[in-house]
Amino acid sequence: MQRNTLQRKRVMDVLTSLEGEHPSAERVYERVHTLFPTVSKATVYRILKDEAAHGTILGVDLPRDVGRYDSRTDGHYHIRCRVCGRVSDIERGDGELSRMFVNDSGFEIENVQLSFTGVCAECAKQMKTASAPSADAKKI
Amino acid sequence: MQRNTLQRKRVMDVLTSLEGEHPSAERVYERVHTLFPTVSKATVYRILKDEAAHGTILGVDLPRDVGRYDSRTDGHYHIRCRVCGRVSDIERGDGELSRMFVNDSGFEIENVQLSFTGVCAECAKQMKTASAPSADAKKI
DNA sequence: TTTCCTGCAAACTCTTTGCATATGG
DNA sequence: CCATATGCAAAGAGTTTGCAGGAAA
Repeated sequence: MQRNTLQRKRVMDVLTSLEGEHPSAERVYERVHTLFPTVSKATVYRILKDEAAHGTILGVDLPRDVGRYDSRTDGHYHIRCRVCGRVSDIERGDGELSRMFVNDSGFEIENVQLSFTGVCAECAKQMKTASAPSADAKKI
Repeated sequence: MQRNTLQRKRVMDVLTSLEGEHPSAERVYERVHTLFPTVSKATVYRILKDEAAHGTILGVDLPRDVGRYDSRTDGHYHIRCRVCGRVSDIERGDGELSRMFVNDSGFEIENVQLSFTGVCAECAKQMKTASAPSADAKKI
């Protein structure tokens, strides 16, 4: 069983405080390290990976993007704006997709990742008014 | 306009010959390089990326996996076995998913990635008969 | 006490890039 | 010609790992 260390608590607390932001491990590390400078990057990576493996948090893997984590573990999907990089939630019932697609494939489904990429309403608007695109598609 | 080089033709030919395998850039490079040892890795990566950007081939991004490419460009999705690593096709009508999920999100959808991870029938069977799992989840 | 965790830095994987040279249109 | 593509090697991002010391149970 995993141990109840101070580092683990801090990482989990920061992840919870960032609910809805879908932070990368790097981003979680930044915040943890700002609050508690002794906590190392490797530890943050290890804890996040470990918790995701245990299902206590959700690992969010979007195409061509860094790994992200989400304190929400209920069934939902994600959408990312190519321009601003923000990741939003899409609500949907658990198991619905696997039932739709693969109920006769013989696979034992363990994980479903559905992600959309596009341009969000705000960025689309901004790209129309300003001539130059915001080009601010940073990893948050 | 992109130039009609020998390297480009070779890379595209190899990708076509590997249809259904969903090879990584590395895998394509291996084959190209075996057939034509002068072709460099950077060129293979560049050509594949370029063709995918032009939509002439499909870039396949599965969670926590290397980038893959597919000579099929019609609407379909993918499923990967966690054990053997093989990627299979799932057929589905174009645009169906975006219509289902995000028709009121305000997003302009540019890309949909849906992927399932699990254990394929063969591997599940093998894991039941043999006591030790095959542990052969190599990148093909 | 003993097993697991942490910090550090180095290693690793996959992919991209800078630059000099070569080549297609 | 000359803009674009190539080969090479080196850099880069993101993540993982080996190891020695430290802390939970």
